[in-house]
Amino acid sequence: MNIENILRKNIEEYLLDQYYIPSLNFDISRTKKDFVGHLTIVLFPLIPIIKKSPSDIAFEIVNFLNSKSEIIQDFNVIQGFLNISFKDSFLISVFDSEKKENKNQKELFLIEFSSPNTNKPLHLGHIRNILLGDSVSRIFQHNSINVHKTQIINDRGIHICKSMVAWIKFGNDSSPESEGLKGDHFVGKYYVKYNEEFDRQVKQLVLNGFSEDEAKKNAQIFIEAQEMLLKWEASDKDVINLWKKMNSWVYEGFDQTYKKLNVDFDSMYYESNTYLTGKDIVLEGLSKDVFFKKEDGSIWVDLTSQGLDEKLLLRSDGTSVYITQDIGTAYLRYKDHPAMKGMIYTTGNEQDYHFDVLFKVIGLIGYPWSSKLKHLSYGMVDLPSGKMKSREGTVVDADDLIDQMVEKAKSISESLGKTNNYSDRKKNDLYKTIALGALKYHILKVDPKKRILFDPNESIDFNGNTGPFIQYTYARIKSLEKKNNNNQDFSKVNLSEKEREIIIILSQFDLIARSACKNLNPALIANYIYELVKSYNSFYQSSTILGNKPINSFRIQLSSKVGEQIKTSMELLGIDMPERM
RNA sequence: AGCCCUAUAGUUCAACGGAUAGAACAAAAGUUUCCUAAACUUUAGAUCUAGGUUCGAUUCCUAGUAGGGCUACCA
Repeated sequence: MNIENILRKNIEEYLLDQYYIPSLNFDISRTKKDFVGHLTIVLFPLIPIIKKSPSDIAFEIVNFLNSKSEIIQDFNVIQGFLNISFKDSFLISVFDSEKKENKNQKELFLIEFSSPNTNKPLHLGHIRNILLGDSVSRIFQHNSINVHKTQIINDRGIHICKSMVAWIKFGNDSSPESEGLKGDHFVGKYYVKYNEEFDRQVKQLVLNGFSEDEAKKNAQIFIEAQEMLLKWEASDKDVINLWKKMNSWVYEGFDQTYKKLNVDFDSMYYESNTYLTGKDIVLEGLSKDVFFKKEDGSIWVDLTSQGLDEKLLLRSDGTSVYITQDIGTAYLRYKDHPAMKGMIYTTGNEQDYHFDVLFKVIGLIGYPWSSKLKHLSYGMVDLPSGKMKSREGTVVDADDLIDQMVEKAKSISESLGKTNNYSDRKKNDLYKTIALGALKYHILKVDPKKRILFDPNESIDFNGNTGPFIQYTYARIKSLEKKNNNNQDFSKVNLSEKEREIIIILSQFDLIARSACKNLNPALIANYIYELVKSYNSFYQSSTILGNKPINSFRIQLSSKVGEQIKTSMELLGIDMPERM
C-alpha cells in the first residue's frame, strides 16, 4: 500500500463520514520543492461542496486523520493547498512493509508487435515498435495481466516476389552462407538489386518514349515479379519452394536480431495463412449486405456514416488487400484465444486511419469482440537528414545500430579504465548490456505518440537521463551492499529530508506502473526511474560529503531498496542491470 | 481539399486542469579527507499566435500559423 493511497482512502472516508459525499475527485501530489511537506492535497474541488474555507477543511481533515492513527507530523495550508508532513515512524513502516502481490484471476491480452515484411532487414522504426510492444507486455505482466505476444508476418505479396525475381536473376545458387550475410540482409540485398534494376529499366523505357507511369508498369522485371505472384497464388511448386527458402533465411535473420534485443514471441500469424479467412469473412459480410459490390466486382464497405470513407475490401479480380488479411488474422486470433480481454496492435501512427477502419469493419460484421481491439500507435523515428526511406537508402539498420552502440559502450568504458580486470567475455557482456540499456532507454523514455528525432552519431549519451547512467547508479548500490552486510534494527532512525523524499518516491511505483499499463506508456516508468535515481544520487552525495561514518544500516537498507526498485522498474523496459560496471 | 497527430530553454525530453513550468545535454562557475567523479552543487535560458471555458490553462474548446502523417484495386 502506498502512502498516497492510504491518504486518499482516509480522505474519502472523511468525506463520507462527515458530509455523506460518496465520490469526489481530488488531487494528491508530491509537495513542490519550495513548500514544506511531503504530499499535497488540492482542496479547491472540496470547497464549493463542503462550503467551508480551505483552512477549516484542512483542519478537519488533519483531525480526522489523527483520530484514526498518528501519522501526521505537521501540516500547513497555503491558498487551497494542504501540505502534509508525515511522521518518520509512519514512513518507515510503509517503507518496511512488504509489497503484497494482488493475485486475482488473470486476464489475457494479446499484444501484437514487430510484424515486419519478409523482404528486408529490420530497421530503426522496427526497433521502436519492438521495444514498445515488449515493454508494454512486461508492464502488463507486472500488473497481473497475462500476455500473449504475437506478430503478423507479411510473408506474402509482391514485395517478396521482387526479392525472389532478383535472386533468380542475379544470385542464383547463392545463399546467406555462401555470401557470409545474415539471412535477412541477404534477402534485403536482392530487394535492393531488384529496385536498382527496376530503376534502370524504367529510365531506359522513358528514353524510348514511354511516360513515367507507363514505364513503371512495363518494366520487364516488374512484370516478372507480377507473374511470380500469380504463380504463387496458383501454388506453383517451384515458386512456393523458393518462397519458403527465402522466407526461412529471413526468419533466421530476424531471430538473431530479436535475440540481441532480448525479446521473444509466443506465436506467429502468417499472412499467407490468414488472408483466405479474411476473404471468406468479407464474402459472408457481402451476403449479409454489410458490404456492397461495385459494378466492376470489387467489394467495399461504406463508413461514411461514421465519419470515414468508403473502403475497398476485395479487389475486382477477387484478390485480397491489406485490410482483408487483417480481418482474417483478428478473427483467427479470437478463435485461438476466445477468453482474451483485449488485443493491442503496435504500429506506426501512419496506420491510425487503417486501424480505425479495421475496428469499425469488424464491429459492422457483428463480432462483439471488436470493442476489445486497441491500437498502440507511435510516432515516426526521424533522422536529422529527414525521414527514413528504404528506397533511398536512408534507413538505419537495426543490426548495424546495435553493433555501433556496443562499439561506443566499449570505447567509453575502456577510456574510463574501469573494466581492466575483467575477462574478455565479461567485458563483452557488459558492453552489450550497456549498449542495449542506452538504446532501449533512449527510445522508451519518449512518449509513444511523439516523434523521435534520432541522431545515430551522437544521440545516445551515457550521461544524464540515460540508461547507462541508471545502470551505473545501480552498480554502485550493489557495490555498497557488498561491502556492508550488517543488518541492524532501524526502527529508531531519524530520517533526513532526502530520505523521506526517496521513501515517498519508492512508494509511488505501483501507481506509476498501473498508469503506464492503462495508458500503454512505458515513458511513465522511465521518468519514474530517473526521478528516483536523481534523488538517490543527491542523497548519496550529501551522505558521503557529511562523512556519516560508520555507514548506518538504514542507509544501506534504503540504498538496497532503491536498487531493488531500479532493477524492477528497468526490467519493465526490458533493460538488464549489471551488478558491476 | 478533407481528416488525424505534434508544437515547451540553443538541443533532446518532462509536467492526472493546480502553487514560482521540471530535468538532461551544450554554456559559465564550483565541490574530491568520500560506500564507483560515468557523481554532486550553483548560474543563465522556454509554453507558436489570438480568443474562450473557470477560483486557476502548457494541458480542455474555437480559429489561425508551422511541421508530419493519412485520405491507393501498395503493404
